[in-house]
Amino acid sequence: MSQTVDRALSILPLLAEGPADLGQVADRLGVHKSTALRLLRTLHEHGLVYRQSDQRYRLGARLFALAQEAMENLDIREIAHPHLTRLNDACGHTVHLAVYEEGEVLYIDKVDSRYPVRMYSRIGKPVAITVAAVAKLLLADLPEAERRAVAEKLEYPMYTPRSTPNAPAFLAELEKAREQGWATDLGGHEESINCVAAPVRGADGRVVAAMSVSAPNVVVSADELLTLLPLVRRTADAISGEYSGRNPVTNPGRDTV
Amino acid sequence: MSQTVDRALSILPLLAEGPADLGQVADRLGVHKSTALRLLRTLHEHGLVYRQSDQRYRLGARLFALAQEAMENLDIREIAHPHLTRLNDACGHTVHLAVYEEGEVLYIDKVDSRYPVRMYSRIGKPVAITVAAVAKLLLADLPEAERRAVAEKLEYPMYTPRSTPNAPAFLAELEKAREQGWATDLGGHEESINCVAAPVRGADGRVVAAMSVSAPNVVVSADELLTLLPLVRRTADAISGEYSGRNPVTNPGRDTV
DNA sequence: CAGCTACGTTGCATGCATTGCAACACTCAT
DNA sequence: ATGAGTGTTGCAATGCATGCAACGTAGCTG
Repeated sequence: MSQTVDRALSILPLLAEGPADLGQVADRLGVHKSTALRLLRTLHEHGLVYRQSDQRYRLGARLFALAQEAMENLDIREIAHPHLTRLNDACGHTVHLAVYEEGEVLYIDKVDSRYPVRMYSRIGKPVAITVAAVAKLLLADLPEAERRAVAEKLEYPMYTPRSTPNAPAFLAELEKAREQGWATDLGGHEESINCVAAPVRGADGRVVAAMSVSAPNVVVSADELLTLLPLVRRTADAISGEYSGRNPVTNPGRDTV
Repeated sequence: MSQTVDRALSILPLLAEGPADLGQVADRLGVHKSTALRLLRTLHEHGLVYRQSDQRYRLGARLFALAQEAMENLDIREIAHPHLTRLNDACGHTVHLAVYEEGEVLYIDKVDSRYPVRMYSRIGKPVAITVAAVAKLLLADLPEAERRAVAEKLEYPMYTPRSTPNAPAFLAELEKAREQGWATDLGGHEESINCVAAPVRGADGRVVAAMSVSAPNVVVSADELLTLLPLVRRTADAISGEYSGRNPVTNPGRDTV
């Protein structure tokens, strides 16, 4: 691995904590100021860091543009999107699509509820991994060893009394999700919000993404939400089919986007 | 500037276009495969690139997390947010907050409309810079030279017949925005959507952000939307006051390193 | 105002870290 | 099997990143 690049990249998470001046960056990197300066300059040229008016550095706009572009190029996202909107049309609730990647789960698409309710989730935002229904499905599919390793390393914040409290409980949740092929989050993240989720699988049967429908208690009860499960699973299966190329776009020229 | 870092960072926009394998990356960088490999490995260790199952590389999840974190640490965003939600409570329409940074304008906050309407905008997504009301305000405040330079370099896509067609027209728009201290977008981006925007200023009077209210014709006419202008300006001024204020709300637990 | 400190910046010599090469390991078609 | 296409590793040479020291500047403080 490259030392120079390694140092340069270490600056990014450092700046993510908040703006910092040259001295602070140099100190935390353990290098001479002049070295830090040149690294920062290079990052700046690529738009990854920005120098604000008080001369301190913070992360730059290009970072957002990159993340945005990358997300829109995910093929699973492209394939899934029309299915998600169709599901939203059918039930009216918020629909999410999420993927797992090296210890993190993040939303890569979202279709907003037609009801006037706000949900605190955002595309690109890391998911509350210990409680979210989609996270359970994604982690449940990992090989035993990795699954346990991840579960051990996680923290288990008690967002609500119904949040998953610790690693054993979480692993049990995963086991259940794996057996039944779907998962729920009943008020584990936000007291009044329930979710039901289903996995999207690739050609080899491995879970490549997960999707969920979320709705607050005030609109539908948890039981009512569960009646949507068959529909959610059908949608997920349709995406799986298309993604794994088995059902190459069955609707002739109807839903090209 | 550092050659190694420069090369490594050049990989990111390259991968933003889509996944690529080692050979492609090496070619486009103009370096030996082994060199590209080591750069990619370093990027991988930092989570910026991800190696998908077919061994090709694409941008990694950490990028999203970084962008997200950076956005949430913008102090202007933190200060503005409660004002934005209050404005949304008052009028019910979609509220945006945007900043300018080295040639790009991007949304850094959004409060969704209470009406069942979907708008195609997303936090972190670059703004349609030639037509958006917030973009006009942000660019209008640049020094003459830079303003013209930027205007010349832009492309002017005709999203609708009312889109800004070219640089001179755009510069005229900016001039107008600067004089009147507010701006509009009347169907310039999407046929049926109108926006009205006002600037947020720092202590030195320079524009640091801009906010807007957007609503589709089907809900309120352009004229009706304009009646909200005083409210929008008052909100923007309130944010300006707090942002440039001598006693900004004390940040708990923030110590200088 | 002088003098101080703290910070960002630049030129330069040293030597380490990066580079390209060539050989190896592997997968997949033919 | 055999070959062409990948990704990967050890190694030697030197290009390049590094730390140093000196300079420039801004902001305090006496």
